[in-house]
Amino acid sequence: MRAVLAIRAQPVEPVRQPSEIETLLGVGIAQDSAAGQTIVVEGEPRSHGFRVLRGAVRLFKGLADGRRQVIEFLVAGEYFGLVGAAQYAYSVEAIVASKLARYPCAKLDAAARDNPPLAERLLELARTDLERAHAQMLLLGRKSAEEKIASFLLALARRQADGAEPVRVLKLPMSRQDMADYLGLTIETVSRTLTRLRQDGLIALPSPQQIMLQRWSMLEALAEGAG
Amino acid sequence: MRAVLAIRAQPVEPVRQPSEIETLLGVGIAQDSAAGQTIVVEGEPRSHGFRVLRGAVRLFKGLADGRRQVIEFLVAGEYFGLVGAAQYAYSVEAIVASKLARYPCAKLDAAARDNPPLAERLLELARTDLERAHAQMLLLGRKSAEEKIASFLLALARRQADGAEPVRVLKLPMSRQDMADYLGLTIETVSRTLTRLRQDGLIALPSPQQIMLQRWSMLEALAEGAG
DNA sequence: CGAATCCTTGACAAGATTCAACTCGGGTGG
DNA sequence: CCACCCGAGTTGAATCTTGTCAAGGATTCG
Repeated sequence: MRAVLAIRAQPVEPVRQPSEIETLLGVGIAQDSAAGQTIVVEGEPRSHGFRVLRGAVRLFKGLADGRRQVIEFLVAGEYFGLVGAAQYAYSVEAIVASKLARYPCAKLDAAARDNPPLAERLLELARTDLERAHAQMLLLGRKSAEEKIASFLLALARRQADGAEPVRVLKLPMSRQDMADYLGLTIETVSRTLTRLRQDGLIALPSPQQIMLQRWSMLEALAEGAG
Repeated sequence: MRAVLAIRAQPVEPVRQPSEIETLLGVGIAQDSAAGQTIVVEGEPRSHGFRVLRGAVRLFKGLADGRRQVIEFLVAGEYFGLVGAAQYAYSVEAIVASKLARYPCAKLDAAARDNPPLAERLLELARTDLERAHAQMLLLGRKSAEEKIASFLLALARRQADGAEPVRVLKLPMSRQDMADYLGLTIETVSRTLTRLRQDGLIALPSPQQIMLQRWSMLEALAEGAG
């Protein structure tokens, strides 16, 4: 099992509205990253926290021989590295051309100390990250390939919905390799499983980066292990 | 793959020294739990945060058909449920007879608001939980059975060391089933893998609940994927 | 003792990986 | 302009790790 770098040129998404944290932190330092570009490296001193303004990034951890586990995908409006140890616990790369805002740690730490609402908001962010991580642990440790893919597609749809009605047609910013590294599978298994789901009529694949969810409830049953 | 309940009677460990959080929170409400007893249930309203005073507990999430993923094992001195959503995101059971301290959520939330040092400490706890979860995601998604077991044993040894020299003889409070559910394996694979590591001289198994780590550096190499 | 539970071991099956070939689409350069 | 190339994705066949099913050994506890 070898994991490789994936680079992709893709249309970018609109910048989202400012969040509570952004108003608390200020705008930060803008930074543009090309597709595939490294933003932070696991193990290096943690100098900044980040917000994704446009595009998408992947957080991942690596093993000595190149295997990698994608920890999370982040899209416009989401944060990473705001809280953490002295070193980054994961690497971050842009999936597509992206725009980021950067906040120096010193400033962050000071702001969190002086500004209880910010500290509270940071704790809330950490909490949702933690809950996502726990759900992903269940996926990685106990779900079959089919269940993993179904769970992933539903989670993506719900997240893109962002409160509103979940979308039916997903746009995937990430490559098959990224998906595989996120789900603890190989690229071939991802591909085969998508094909099987298509044959069974649960999804349609207008193009490799587009997925239509056609049988929502069956996907849900699969994802929760009732398949 | 079916996961079952594991109950175990075992000697308990000494109560640890009070932590910073305990002084900030007060002593809480004491609660005793017998081995195997349920302490909180995934999905139920989150009424309390907890500290383990004595014994050991397992946090886990379940799938509809009974498969389970152990999220974390906690021993004396550690906390769970201090921060979280309105419902518990996981179930908690005592592994051995245990003593807990309980803090009502309302009290917790109020204290965190009024008491910045406590809020800071909670954030720090969430951060270490998050980093452990990320490391476990790498393990679950990308490591072989042998690598998983090696990683687990080393992590346990380092944690029991608690700053000091890592211990050479581990005492396992949890069953093989718990280990399997933590590592995303079956009980048979755990057993077989331990046997193989013993045959290779990396560990010794004086009894099923005791493991001697005999070749630390080889275990480390295995755990990091350089095997 | 005997029953129950946990752990270990064996034989076999299955799901996922590996290795390899092939398709598709986009970009490049002759 | 079009042939070519390259990377991403898909598909196939063989292999392998891990899971499943089954049986036997060990330990504990009544």
